Amino acid sequence: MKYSAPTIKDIARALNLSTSTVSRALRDSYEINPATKKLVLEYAARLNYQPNPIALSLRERRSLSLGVIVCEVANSFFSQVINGIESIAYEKGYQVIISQSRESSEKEWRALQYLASRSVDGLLISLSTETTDLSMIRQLHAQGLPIVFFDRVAEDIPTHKVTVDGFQASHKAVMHLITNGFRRIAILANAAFLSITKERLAGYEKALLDHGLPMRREWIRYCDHGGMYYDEVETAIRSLLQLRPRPDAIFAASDKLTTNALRVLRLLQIRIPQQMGLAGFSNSELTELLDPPLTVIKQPAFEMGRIATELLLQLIESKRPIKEFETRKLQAEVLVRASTSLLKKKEHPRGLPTTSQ
Amino acid sequence: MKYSAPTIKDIARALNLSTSTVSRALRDSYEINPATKKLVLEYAARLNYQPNPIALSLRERRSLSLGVIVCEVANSFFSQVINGIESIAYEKGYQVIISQSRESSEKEWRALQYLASRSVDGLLISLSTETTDLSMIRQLHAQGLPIVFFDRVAEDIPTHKVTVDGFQASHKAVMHLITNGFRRIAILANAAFLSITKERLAGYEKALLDHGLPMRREWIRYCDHGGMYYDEVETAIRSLLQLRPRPDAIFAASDKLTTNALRVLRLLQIRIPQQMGLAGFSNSELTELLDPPLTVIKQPAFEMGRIATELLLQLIESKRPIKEFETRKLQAEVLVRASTSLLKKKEHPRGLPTTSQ
DNA sequence: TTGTAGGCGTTATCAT
DNA sequence: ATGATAACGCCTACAA
Repeated sequence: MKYSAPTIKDIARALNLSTSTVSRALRDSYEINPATKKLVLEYAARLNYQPNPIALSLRERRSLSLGVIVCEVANSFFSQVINGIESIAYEKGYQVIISQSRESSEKEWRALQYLASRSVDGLLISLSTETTDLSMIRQLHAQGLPIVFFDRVAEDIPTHKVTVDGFQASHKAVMHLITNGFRRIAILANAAFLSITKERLAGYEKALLDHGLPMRREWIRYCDHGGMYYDEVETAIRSLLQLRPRPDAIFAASDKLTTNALRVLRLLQIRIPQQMGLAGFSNSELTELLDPPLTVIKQPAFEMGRIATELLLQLIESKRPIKEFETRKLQAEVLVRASTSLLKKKEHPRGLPTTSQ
Repeated sequence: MKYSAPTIKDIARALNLSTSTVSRALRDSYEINPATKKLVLEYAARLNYQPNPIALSLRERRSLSLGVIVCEVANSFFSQVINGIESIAYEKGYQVIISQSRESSEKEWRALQYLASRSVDGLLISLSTETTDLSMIRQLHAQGLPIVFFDRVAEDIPTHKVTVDGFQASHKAVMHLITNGFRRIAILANAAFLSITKERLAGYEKALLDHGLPMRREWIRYCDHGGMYYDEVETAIRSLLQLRPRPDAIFAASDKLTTNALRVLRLLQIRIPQQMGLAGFSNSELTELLDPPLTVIKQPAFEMGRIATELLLQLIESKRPIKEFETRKLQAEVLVRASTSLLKKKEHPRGLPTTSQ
């Protein structure tokens, strides 16, 4: 059955006024008779009248809402970014509309389709791993829809971008692995063409190079869904375990890869870190409570959301077209824990493991 | 700067046609000359014309979108529910708009405000712990906005509800604790007035009763934010530890309470399960990888999302007002792991712990 | 086969 | 101080 909220027209009819008078009264216009105003306001309150945001959007050509597209909200990194986004949006009176692509370019496409055409005033997006065809985004951007990329950016679309310095972060983490005695370090990477994959891979390679360690092609495994499916991680790790010499550590280059790598290693009863060191990107709150506590790269996700949103609002609210775009690179931190500590201890202590850095 | 998508008017002007002809051509009406139709379609394609969903909504008085309000997306239970919701919505061509209340009735209110007034066709909501004033929801419901409650329901609003049988689940979990040798079982509960809190508490009490165990008021601790803030959990647990006799197990009655309880116990260096057993609700994928692996009640979250959405669409698409409402109660499963096993073992095995039922 | 007009809810502009 | 009208983008009943 149809739901129908009260409108200005209803009020006007009931009070025997014109819609314009009602409208002005509701907006507290100075040119309305105080008595009329009072009448209207009271009646509106009784009806719990709310202006219809759809009609407003149609008229004002804006919706005071921002679209966000991420692959999954069930991912600590993204949910923290979203909290950052909402914190700014909330301050500025914008509603945030979240859509998931679930790493499918088809779903991403549908979400874009829906959010575009002015149903949102701007867009924050981290690309799905599957996305190779940027034509739709490119077109929306060309039509003037303000877009800010974060995390997984489209390098050649000229707009603001917010990323984490994946090169530095990976470099630091892999250096840590090496100085802790690991020598044959494999990397589990996201889809190959993603900007973040390239960066993180480069940081990994640089660290090996810095220490004069060999770099082997077969130590690099790509997971095209970024570890969203357990199976792709298991396959990758099983194949790494076949290698001779066998890698002695795994560096996982994104959130789900890291936790799923732990799951696989536990399932295969591989002792961490004795038989295999493990470190990787993760923003999960639980990594220090895992067995073993995981050495992770933690990205400033909340901050990233805030900055991206500030840049987006700047784009939206600017009077003139903006031609100069920034690419902000944030620094991640490495939290060192037991999963990369080769010191011989039968058991890691039962209390909360110290996290350095 | 302003973004402006092409409209029917643009096409009409360019092709020297009326807007109605263009409109009909686009909708492939039989009464349009094939030649004209072709012309219009081609031009529209070139412009990447998309009908303005706002204008459509205004006209059709529906938006093909569903609103979802949860306290937090960064909560495995809710993110799984959302995936269930989206799976159905996607099939039926509805967009899902997610908003977070972050356990604040003020934010919940704003989200409701925004989503209502016909910007969504229906609403799926799990109440924030803070919400005591239901007047706004009640009014929207009275005005005819289709609403389905899930998880945290408003008992006295007559509409469909989907919940988990918290009584059974708690009862089963606490029975498990008792048969495993725990005797002084404390409970960490969500805000006291929530329906789910009452149910879960009742299941806990029944289990104690069944075994003739004492039930003590001081073994019940409420956390008004459902464990969203670490501090409230720490305070609660510290106070439990003061008690004499001290509880020998903690049963945590919701997601964040469970993982934060683990965090607190680890910080305080309390050995689990030797010094304190721990079990609780959690839908996190990581609980079996924690140290120790956690005994949890896992709710059928995805299923819950699917069912709630089916019921909502039924409400939305029904021609006549619906007077009969269902309350679906789903069963949760208990996954038994090391955190409640008092068998003396120096160390739980390093492989993946077996999980039964 | 195509065009005109009216309406969805709102507000700005121009009367009165 | 209040009202009539037009416009935002779309669709459709009715007219031509």
